[in-house]
Amino acid sequence: MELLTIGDMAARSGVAPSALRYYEREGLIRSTRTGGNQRRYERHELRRVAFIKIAQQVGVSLEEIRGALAALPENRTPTKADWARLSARWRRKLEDRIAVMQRLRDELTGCIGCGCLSLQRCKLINPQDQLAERGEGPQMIINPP
Amino acid sequence: MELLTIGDMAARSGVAPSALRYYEREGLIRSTRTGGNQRRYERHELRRVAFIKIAQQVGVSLEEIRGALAALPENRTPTKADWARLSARWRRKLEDRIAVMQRLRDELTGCIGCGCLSLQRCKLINPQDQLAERGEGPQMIINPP
DNA sequence: CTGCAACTTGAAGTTGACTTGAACTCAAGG
DNA sequence: CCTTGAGTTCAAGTCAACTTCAAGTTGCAG
Repeated sequence: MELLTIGDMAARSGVAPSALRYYEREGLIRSTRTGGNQRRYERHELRRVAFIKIAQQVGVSLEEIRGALAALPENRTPTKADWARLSARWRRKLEDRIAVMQRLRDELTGCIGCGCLSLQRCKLINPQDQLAERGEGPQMIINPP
Repeated sequence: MELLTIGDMAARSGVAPSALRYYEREGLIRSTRTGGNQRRYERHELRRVAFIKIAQQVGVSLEEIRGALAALPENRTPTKADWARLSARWRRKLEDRIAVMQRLRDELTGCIGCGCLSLQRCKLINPQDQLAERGEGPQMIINPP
């Protein structure tokens, strides 16, 4: 089997055909067509789909994912090095997100002691002790200093 | 200021009035009404909103959040102990999610070496080395053994 | 008492990420 | 050659989580 049908892709990736068509419309994956206008996928498109799934688990939008995938070469099959570069960048994002959640956990642990979760007093929500009028949500957790 | 108007709540929580009304419709927060049918919030409703915001950052749906908040007493102002119980449960959720992402990161780190991200071979995607026909996505990362 | 910002409701619109349906065509085994 | 499961398109539907709009009401400062 040289090229994969959309059904093959769906079976192997666990992503529905309709979603694969959607990804293609959105420019996240690509396919060639048979004489009869059916999609055929190169095997390496499975890696793109894999990457999309991983990124989505981390809570990244398709738009951002498209941006990341744009770093891959258009005209040739991506090499290991291409993927490695992408993965490294991705790893950093993941670690940032992990750090955010760890901070969240640590603050929440502190708040179990005080039982507060107060928007005014609790570091978790208003870490800089801003006035209520200034604070617009838990800035420190989203954008740490 | 005894009770808060919806505008006060919005200013202090960073959540738009329309969202607060929405939360109320969805049963996540509650308010009393003035003679003229305007909402008035008890101060402790701010904590509920705080909790909602935190939970959303972790990627939890309002439906699930409503479930969690349902553990708080209906008929009285929640005590520190009430909130502490909720926070403790929440902390566990958070830690689970952190663990998922750490696993994701570690696997991805491994995959930088091999540059694969292959749906068939890579542990990240198909950790049990299931046949392509059986695997429906990265089960091990979502539901670890 | 007046004026005006802040509030009310219900309905409809928005965005992201898809899914579903209708109507049709293709590919491949018997 | 014929059937049938798999594929095609385009339009419309769905779901969550809101926002926006229109049309009307309230609360408080002056």
